[in-house]
Amino acid sequence: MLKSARRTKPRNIIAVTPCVLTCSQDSRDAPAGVGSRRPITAIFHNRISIPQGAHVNNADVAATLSEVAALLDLKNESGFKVRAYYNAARAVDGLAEEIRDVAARGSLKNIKGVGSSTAERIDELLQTGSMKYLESLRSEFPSGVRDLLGVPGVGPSLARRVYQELGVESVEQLREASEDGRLAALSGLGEKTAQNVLRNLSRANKRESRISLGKALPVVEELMQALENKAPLRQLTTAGSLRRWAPTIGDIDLMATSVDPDRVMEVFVSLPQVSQVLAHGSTKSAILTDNGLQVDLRIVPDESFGALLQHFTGSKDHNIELREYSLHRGLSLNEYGIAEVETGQRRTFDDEHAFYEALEMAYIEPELRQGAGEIAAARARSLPDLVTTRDIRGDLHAHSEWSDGSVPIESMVEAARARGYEYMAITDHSGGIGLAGGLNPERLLEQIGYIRRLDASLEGFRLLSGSEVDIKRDGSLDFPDELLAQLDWVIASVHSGFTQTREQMTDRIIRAIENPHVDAIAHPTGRLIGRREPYEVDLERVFETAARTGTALEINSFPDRLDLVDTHARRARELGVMLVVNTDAHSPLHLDNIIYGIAMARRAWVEPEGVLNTLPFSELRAQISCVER
DNA sequence: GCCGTTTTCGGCCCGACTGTTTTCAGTCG
Ligand SMILES: Nc1nc2c(ncn2[C@H]2C[C@H](O)[C@@H](COP(=O)(O)OP(=O)(O)OP(=O)(O)O)O2)c(=O)[nH]1
Ligand SMILES: [Mg+2]
Ligand SMILES: [Mg+2]
Ligand SMILES: [Zn+2]
Repeated sequence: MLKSARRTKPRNIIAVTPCVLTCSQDSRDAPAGVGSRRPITAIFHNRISIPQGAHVNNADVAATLSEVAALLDLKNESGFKVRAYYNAARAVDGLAEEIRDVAARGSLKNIKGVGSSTAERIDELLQTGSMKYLESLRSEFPSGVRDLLGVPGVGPSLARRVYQELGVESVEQLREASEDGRLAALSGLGEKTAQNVLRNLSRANKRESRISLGKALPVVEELMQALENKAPLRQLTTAGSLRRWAPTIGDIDLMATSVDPDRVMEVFVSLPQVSQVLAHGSTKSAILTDNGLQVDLRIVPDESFGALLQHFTGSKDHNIELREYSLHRGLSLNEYGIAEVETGQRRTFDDEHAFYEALEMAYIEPELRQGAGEIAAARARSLPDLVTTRDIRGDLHAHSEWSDGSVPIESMVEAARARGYEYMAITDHSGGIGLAGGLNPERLLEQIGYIRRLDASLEGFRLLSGSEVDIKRDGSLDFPDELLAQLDWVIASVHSGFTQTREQMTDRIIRAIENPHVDAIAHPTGRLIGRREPYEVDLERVFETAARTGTALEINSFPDRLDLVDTHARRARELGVMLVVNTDAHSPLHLDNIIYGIAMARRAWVEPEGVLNTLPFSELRAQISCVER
């Protein structure tokens, strides 16, 4: 019998629930989050230059297109053309496949947002390592001028004017011009604009201003609680990337209804954690917290709550696609409701489901709203039946104090049972990598015996003896096959040598996958959000091998891993790979992180059938050949 | 520059807030 440990979700969100994210969840119980990819904006500030003969990856191409867009914008080119380049950049950035593989097939134009012109330029970039069009645009502006766009509040118009009229060629010179009054003296500008620029300089060109969902949540919770205590709210909930369960979020988006919106806004901008008020209106305000996070708050009348939920949850791509589609059918959408263009007749929506229904499509879960085919699927009523945390029957990646976990195996078992799981695998580290407390073969044998005895004593729960065995640089494993053969469950993962070449790393992981004792690969790309880029690896080959050998690939639920990320997990499923959603728990509390892993799976369109640990134990056993008891 | 369940040309989401504006442009979400 299976019972989820998740809290039920509140219907009308009057009080802030203990788990902020339950608020952001819809009828389904599960949550979800934007790809492992580096945010484009963070990249293009660093003038990218690709070394001769180096591998041009998707992020490089996206950054190049994004820089082209920025320079066209500076040049005052058509906004539509600018948007087209930004769109192409985002499309490439969100691609699950390697762009060079796509190019090799001649399929660049099949990418939505990439046409023949951009396709040619991408081809050129891939083949020569540079793009003449970009080079020529660059030659029109000193490189520092583009950096001006990275100052909040400075757009293409202001950047162009200070460059052309004041000769400002860098952020530093912009500061000087703002301080000495030259900027304020420009026609149509004034002292307030100069002061605003000066205030915003410290936030200019932040390398990595996005934070992981896990880091944001405590702040969100605190803010919602504070608002809830002090302001006359009727409804309060999260929106934006938070509600879509994006792996990283750029800001905190909150929305509310109230009998007294002005009062709520007053309270909001006066909260003790506010370090700067960015905007203060009656339906929309924005602040900066003392730890540098931006928080947006929107308020609409109750009757428009559903429409605002739709609008403010985004994503931007999803909204634009939905609005363009609707417009073709004579309907204009905004955050208050739906209007018939012909008659001007408006209809408000207090319910988000009704909003999508009015557009004659199925309700789209927030995790799917990425502009990645969900609208077409909703129209065709063919959206996936997404996996939820309720479907998860066990955790197959967990540590104990035998290696670097913090508690005895028994405590992990207790926590897993408390969640309603019917099985768990203890997968302590192998010892060869000098990891704190990694097990040597003798210790592992000892642990296997210990786990067998413990397992035999458990009613209605199966404890599997496993290992997280290190994949060495040559692709061999840290334990001999005879030892691995005694385990119920083996996951293999990379913990060192991250800088190997792409070919080496790919061969290394593929060799591990082909070992018949290996059941799954943990955190397959090794990225740590905000700290370490994924290692170079040909995932397409990894996926093909995993599918062929029946080896599962993990979605690791740790908030700073989330690896595989959504786009990759989706691609893996397309190629027939079985996924396993694990927490990699090092303590009982970590088991709760499953919500993040499930979120990633949902963002990847994954159904329960695609996740190994949704299987009841009887079926799981058949797949992984573990011992009878 | 991209794109096509009435289109291969003529459209391209829509609104809030700010500042300096006498009627709106710029920036952002
Ligand atoms: N229709 C429309 N909606 C937008 C636009 N920009 C933003 N939105 C909506 C959808 C977004 O999810 C929501 C919040 O905006 P944000 O800039 O905070 O984006 P989001 O939260 O999705 O990502 P983030 O993690 O904050 O970068 O507002 C836009 O240009 N058009
Ligand atoms: Mg946001
Ligand atoms: Mg926002
Ligand atoms: Zn682990």
